[in-house]
Amino acid sequence: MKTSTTAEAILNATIDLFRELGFNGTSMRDIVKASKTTAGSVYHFFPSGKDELTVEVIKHAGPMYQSIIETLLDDAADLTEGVYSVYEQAAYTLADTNYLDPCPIGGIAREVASIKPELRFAIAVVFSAWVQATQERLANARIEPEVAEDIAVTMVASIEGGFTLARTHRSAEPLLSIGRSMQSLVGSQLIRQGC
Amino acid sequence: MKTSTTAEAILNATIDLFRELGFNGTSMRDIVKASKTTAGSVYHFFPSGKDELTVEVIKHAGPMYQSIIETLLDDAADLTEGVYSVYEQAAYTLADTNYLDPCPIGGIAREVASIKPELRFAIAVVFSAWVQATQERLANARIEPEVAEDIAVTMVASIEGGFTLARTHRSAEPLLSIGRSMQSLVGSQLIRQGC
DNA sequence: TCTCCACTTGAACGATCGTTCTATTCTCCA
DNA sequence: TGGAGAATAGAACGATCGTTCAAGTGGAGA
Repeated sequence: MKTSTTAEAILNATIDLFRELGFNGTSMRDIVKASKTTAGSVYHFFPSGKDELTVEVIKHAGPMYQSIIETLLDDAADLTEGVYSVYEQAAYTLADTNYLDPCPIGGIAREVASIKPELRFAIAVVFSAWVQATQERLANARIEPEVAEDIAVTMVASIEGGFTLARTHRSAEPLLSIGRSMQSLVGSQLIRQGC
Repeated sequence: MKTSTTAEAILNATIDLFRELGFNGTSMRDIVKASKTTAGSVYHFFPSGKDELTVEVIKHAGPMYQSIIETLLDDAADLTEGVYSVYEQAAYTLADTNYLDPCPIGGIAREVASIKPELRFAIAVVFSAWVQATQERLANARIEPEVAEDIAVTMVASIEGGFTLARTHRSAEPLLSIGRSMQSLVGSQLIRQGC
């Protein structure tokens, strides 16, 4: 499967713009300009227009962030350190990009959840996959499955909400605060299990 | 201080529309129509236009949600039940409104943080007040101040992120999951303090 | 060499955006 | 009762929105 360089440029430019300006705040002309293509090319590769392009953005960015989370959790010395490192990594990335949102998906979710079902469905798939990947790793560390799922949902939500706070304050501190809390929460469940 | 009924109608209509469609997804014509006024009246009460109106929305909605959180935390039998009740209340409100976002502020924050500093500042004030109100109540229950602040930040972030998940899945479950996790986290800190 | 089609180009379409404007009506105190 | 300012009304402005379209370009197979 050969993927066009032009289509990739459009996709990547759109991701960057959505992170900064959101779905409704990004125009097709912005995308054309940032990807250094033309309107015709964008509609050649994404014939149904902005919504189709956005679905592809979600399908492209979702697994990308998931693999980052998985790697951080799997490579850490222990699970609680892995949990903290997720927030730490998010905080560093945010600060490095002048508080550009590292993840465009949560923003799209809030903007279009009410009126664009096909985008909402695509995002639901991504969120579910993130939760499941996290839940599996918590359960593998012998946290009860139901508790692990609650914590996994809490992690995904607090990452998304943490971006909102960190961007608003232009500070990495909120994400690090959340990282400490979540590390403590996971730690307390591991101890409970150990008794 | 007498507040015009028209200005209040505009404000309330704008809050409702922002909750459903976000900042960029809501047009001034939508606001005119929903508030049953005219463009002239909107610009009479908010001469600087949409941005000024949005600042007033933030200043109006922020304390409203804060007082709900404060009441729920203060009226509960104990702190951990109060923490859970915050998420429970959010979940019920969300479900009752057909998964209309209970809070428009987080959405605005993500949409405009990069390009509208005065809106970002107004939201930062609101978020800080929420965190402080929550942190005080955790600290009053003898949780260490630094830990209390981490947890307070985590609560605000997970509420905002929880709305995103719940709206996307059209389900109250994510908020209840997060409520259980946060109740457990606060409980574990109270026990630690008790030893 | 010719043909064909994926791909590119950018002007143009109608709709809608935030905002402004002039005109009119209401309200309330001198 | 009359006058002034607050409030309402809605048409209109230029800009920009997502999208469409006709015209071209370029390279690979016959």
